[in-house]
Amino acid sequence: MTSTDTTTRILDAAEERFAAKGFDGTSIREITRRAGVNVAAIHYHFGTKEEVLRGVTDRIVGPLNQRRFQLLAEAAEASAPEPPPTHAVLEAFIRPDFETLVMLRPTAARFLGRTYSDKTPWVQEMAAEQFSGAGERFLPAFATALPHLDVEEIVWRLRQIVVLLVDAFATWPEDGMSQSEADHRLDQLVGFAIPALEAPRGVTAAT
Amino acid sequence: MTSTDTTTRILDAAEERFAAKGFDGTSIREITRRAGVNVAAIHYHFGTKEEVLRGVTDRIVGPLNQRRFQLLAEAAEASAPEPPPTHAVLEAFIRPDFETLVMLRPTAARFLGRTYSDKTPWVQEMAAEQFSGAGERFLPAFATALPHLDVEEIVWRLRQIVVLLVDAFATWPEDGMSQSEADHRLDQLVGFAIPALEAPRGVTAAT
DNA sequence: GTCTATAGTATGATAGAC
DNA sequence: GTCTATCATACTATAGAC
Repeated sequence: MTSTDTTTRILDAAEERFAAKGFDGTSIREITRRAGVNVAAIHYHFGTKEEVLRGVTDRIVGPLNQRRFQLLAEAAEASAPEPPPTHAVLEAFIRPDFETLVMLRPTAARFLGRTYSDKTPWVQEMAAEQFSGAGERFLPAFATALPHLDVEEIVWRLRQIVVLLVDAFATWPEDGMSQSEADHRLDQLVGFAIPALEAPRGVTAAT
Repeated sequence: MTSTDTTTRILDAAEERFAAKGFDGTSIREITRRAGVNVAAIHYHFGTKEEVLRGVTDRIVGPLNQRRFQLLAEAAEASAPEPPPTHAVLEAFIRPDFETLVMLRPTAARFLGRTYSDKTPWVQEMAAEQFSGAGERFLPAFATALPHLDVEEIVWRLRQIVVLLVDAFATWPEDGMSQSEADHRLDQLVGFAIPALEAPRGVTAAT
């Protein structure tokens, strides 16, 4: 159990430091200092600084995506035999972040926001890998709800929404938010995103 | 003229490095190496690495905002005596980035995207300062075009659009884009943003 | 204005005792 | 599994000759 505790303490400290100063802005020594462990411990348990980032991310994203799939299934059930409408699919996609991260673990939200908006190629690839699972399950649902758009356009529009979601988390207040404030933010985001998602195809033909 | 050339070479090199690897990811020596100048030169001309970032940013943003104001005035003239509609105001805001940066200087676009999406507090403050001038001029125009929304909501929605604009630049292809591709992207963004901007006020009351 | 040289410090990573 | 000690390297910044 001692080893597991050290791993967890490193992950907790890294999550907080990466959330506050980003990957490049955080040194391994800052993490070990905060975790109360030795510099060598982090290399023993993770090998490199990059693996620490992966560790923190995996710990957060796994449960999140599971919850997304659950809500999507519930939405499909609720609207059966009709397919779920856009707003139901979008809420299934977005809500887990708000309920899981924002209410319970604002630091995890800030970490995700900062990490997913990191422009370093290997970080973006990691983020893309983790989103791809959710994307593959949600894309057909959106395609059904938005029959006037081709897949390429839907993918682009969903990406815009993910960008906004990520930005919201990256700028989330350090000390979290009240339930009513968070609800307002979710409504505000959904209210903004739905008409944008459902907008008719633009004038320009695809290239 | 020699001194000015050095300054310009430093700014050019810094713009490219910051665009490619961000502020934290770029070292002063990388910049000087690329500029073909000495390490000490950068301190002589700028003092600190932060001042170099400010220098690069100022050089880009100043002309951009001027062009924005010009287009806003033209839009007001074109629709007189009616105030300009949402899409005209939005285009005046967004178009300068596309025509000036994206077509002529893709590196500057990537730099702006990466810098404005940087989460370091003093960088965000710098970006906010530079946007505030444009914000103050455009906000009344948007408020007139969107009478069903209060100012707080308009500010929030405009911020979302800026976030998308910044992301588009941060992920802009290194070697630029053809005119028709860029036009498509602009139309796509405007087509997405207009219905989102014009959407009715959400259900939740403001907190 | 531009250079060399270097101060002073921090970094990621590892070797080896316990 | 955890420690100390340290390697090898990078960094920002400055002092001082030219």
